[in-house]
Amino acid sequence: MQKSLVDAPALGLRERKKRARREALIDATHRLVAEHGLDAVTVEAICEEAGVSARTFFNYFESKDDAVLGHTPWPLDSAATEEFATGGPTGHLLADLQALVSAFLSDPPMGRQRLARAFELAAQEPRLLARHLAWMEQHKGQLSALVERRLGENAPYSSEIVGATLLFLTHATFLRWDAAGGTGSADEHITAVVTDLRSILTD
Amino acid sequence: MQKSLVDAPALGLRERKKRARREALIDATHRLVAEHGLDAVTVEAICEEAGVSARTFFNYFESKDDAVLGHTPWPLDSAATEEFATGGPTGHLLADLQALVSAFLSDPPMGRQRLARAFELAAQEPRLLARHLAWMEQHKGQLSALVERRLGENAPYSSEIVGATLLFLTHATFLRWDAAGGTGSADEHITAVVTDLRSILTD
DNA sequence: GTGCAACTTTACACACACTGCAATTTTGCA
DNA sequence: TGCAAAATTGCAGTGTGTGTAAAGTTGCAC
Repeated sequence: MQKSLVDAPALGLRERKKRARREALIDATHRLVAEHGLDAVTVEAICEEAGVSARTFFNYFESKDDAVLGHTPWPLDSAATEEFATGGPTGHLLADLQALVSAFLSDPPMGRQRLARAFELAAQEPRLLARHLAWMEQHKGQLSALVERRLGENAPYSSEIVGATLLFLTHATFLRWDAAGGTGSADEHITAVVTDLRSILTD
Repeated sequence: MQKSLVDAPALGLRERKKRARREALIDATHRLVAEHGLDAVTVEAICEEAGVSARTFFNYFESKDDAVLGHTPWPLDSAATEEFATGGPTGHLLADLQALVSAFLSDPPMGRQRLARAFELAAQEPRLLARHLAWMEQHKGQLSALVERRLGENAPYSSEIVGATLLFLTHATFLRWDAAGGTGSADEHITAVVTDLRSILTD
């Protein structure tokens, strides 16, 4: 087998097995939580469903909640990220913030299918939404650094608040997308959110 | 003893003892966490410090983290809240949102001193910030309902997003206040946040 | 394919958070 | 003083999450 046929990453067996197991654990968690509710499902039950030892579960996820959300350490290294940091794609801050959020939401780290199920469950379990928010908050530092790179030293506003805004836009867009039953494009929703927000603030 | 002398709440002994114990628990938690870090402090240790049984601790707080943050079920029934819902104080949505946030931040449910210490600790322990965020998220529904009451049926934007914005403003103001070392008025900080945000969005 | 080094899974033991329950003590009030 | 409501407490139990060391897999060189 060739190392890299066309553009496939050509991951080794080890890496592929790891991903498969990770997804199997997420799927098992989704099945059980959808049926019985978050609190009624134990990690032990999930592991039985997935045919894995309980200790292994915690090699993949820090907590039960993380398994539902499929939270993975987020590298934040996509092409869109780089483009934003260097002033693209349009050079207009707001438009580029929108593009960044849209790019992230369109290319989730675990597939749309699983992401949709995760959000469906999160909508019913406040704790999960909170955990998701916390996860995003963890990355605020990275986002702020990104914004700082773009704006440079003489920024008109603090990179902190731009980073926080980025996070807020992502979250609000998520919520709107979910409220719409998971239909529509990310672009469409984020545009609507920005419009609303702007009109509230300039009212 | 008269029921209500002048304007004092005239709480019974029972209620006063309860508050004192609650504050004693918060203070004990702050002391220990400041010294040893959140994870190194057990509930048992906190209770020993406060001279209370471990079971009692959980009669006061849902979790260890809540004791640090002093989270109390938030009634959301202040005069400012009522005024906002009925269209006041200025009739201008944005200005009134600011007034509401400011009123909340100026009259914290546990005293500025303790609030400041709680935030100092939260800044060093990401988990606490996350929990705080989660707590705010829990109240988003109440806020949305409040906004709905004010805007009525023919609202120009969804009460959901106004509620989320309210939460975001509160959080961002908190952060800015903390970044300033806890100095300055709530009004001052929220105004700055709104100005930044507006300029980002209309850029 | 043999063998070795690196990585993964697993079992076991353990600390700790948190809950339900029933007994006990404290408080408010007549 | 006595009684009812409320608060505190001990205790037993469930479940999450971690450290550790042994056992099993995989990648790779020879």
